[in-house]
Amino acid sequence: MSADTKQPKTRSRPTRAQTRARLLQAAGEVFAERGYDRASLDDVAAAAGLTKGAVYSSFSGKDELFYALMAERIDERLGLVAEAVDRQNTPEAMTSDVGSGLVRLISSQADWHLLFIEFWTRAVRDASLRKEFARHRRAAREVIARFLEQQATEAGVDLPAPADQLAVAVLALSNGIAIEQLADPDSIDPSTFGVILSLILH
Amino acid sequence: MSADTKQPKTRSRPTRAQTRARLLQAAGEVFAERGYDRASLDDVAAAAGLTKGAVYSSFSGKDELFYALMAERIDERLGLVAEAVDRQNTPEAMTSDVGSGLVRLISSQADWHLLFIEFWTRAVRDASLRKEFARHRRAAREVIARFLEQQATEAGVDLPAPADQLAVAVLALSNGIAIEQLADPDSIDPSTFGVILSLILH
DNA sequence: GAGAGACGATACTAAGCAGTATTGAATACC
DNA sequence: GGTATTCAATACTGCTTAGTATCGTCTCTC
Repeated sequence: MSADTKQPKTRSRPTRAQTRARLLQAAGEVFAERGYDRASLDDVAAAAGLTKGAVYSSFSGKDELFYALMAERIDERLGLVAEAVDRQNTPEAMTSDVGSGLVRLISSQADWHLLFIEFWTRAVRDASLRKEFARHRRAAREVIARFLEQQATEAGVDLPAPADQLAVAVLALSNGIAIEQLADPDSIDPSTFGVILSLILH
Repeated sequence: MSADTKQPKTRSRPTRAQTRARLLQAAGEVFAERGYDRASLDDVAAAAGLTKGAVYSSFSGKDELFYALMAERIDERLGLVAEAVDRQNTPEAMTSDVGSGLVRLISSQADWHLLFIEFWTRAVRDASLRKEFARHRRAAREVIARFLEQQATEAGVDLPAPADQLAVAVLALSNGIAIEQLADPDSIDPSTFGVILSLILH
């Protein structure tokens, strides 16, 4: 993946991958700001410093651009969670740390949640998209469920409910709190998520 | 409000209030099915058996129609919750009953959650709408928080966390579970909500 | 360095839709 | 009972925007 792509000394035109990446990033910003339906491809292209021609050269249309963006971001985030989980070895203090950490994550990544919810609304209304969405969700649940089981085993205690159910509750709480927080930042104390998590998990 | 509106023996035309109500109901269906941006006023009017002229005769435009719909539904729901809370006098079995009851409510009122989330996405992006939204949310939190406090006092126990925080968690969980459930019904066991609630509240 | 093909800019098309203007009919008022 | 007014249907306007067609230019291969 390194030596067989020849580089001319100086390129006056970006590579295909670069253009694609710029479009995806611009799409993330513009879709989050305006909402998918109200954002035009001209807007997205302009935000990337390009034109609609570039969009149709890299993607089959508006939908595919959005789906590609979401697929990328969802994978990224699942990776982040899996990583964080691997690193996490404090069995007790975990919950509140994770909780307040997530609260910070939520407010610093407001865009993500807007995009995610927008994607969800489309998935709910489109059977094949919903299937894809459910697949990702299942993967996320499993990462969390296994983590919980592992922590419980190490601590020598039983989980207060099936790991699956706890995992889905953690995900639900995360989205639910993001919703409240984005609507009214004052409604969520930074410790809330952690407090609730520790109630659920201990 | 009753005697001073004269009724002709037989009306060939519905009253203003009736057409308004039909439009609101149709808007609820069509917006939920297609999403706000993709639903046209012609669609809504047709679903009500009317035309766009009726819409503009009763509302100033598409936005006002949507906001009127949401204001109505939000009030309805707050009333329902307040009522349910007043009736509820079983201090222990409450949580699982309320939980599974809410799960049933969620799946039977999928439309409501789609509309609500759509309204939320608009509120997040519009300052004045967000303020309104936050006001409703605060009212809901207070109903729940007072209920929790009352239950705790009657049972002679302390709440495991400030009532405000517990209340916002209940709301968050409700939305979060609705999201998971609408995306993948299998992910949510009917008992999940109740189980988690009892973990949080005991 | 010449020909071929990839990329993306520009110009255009067609469709959808919010909102307006106008008209016809039902009801209220005198 | 006749006139004014309210209400909603119809017809129309203007604008936005996804998607397409075309054309110029950069880069890769030989």
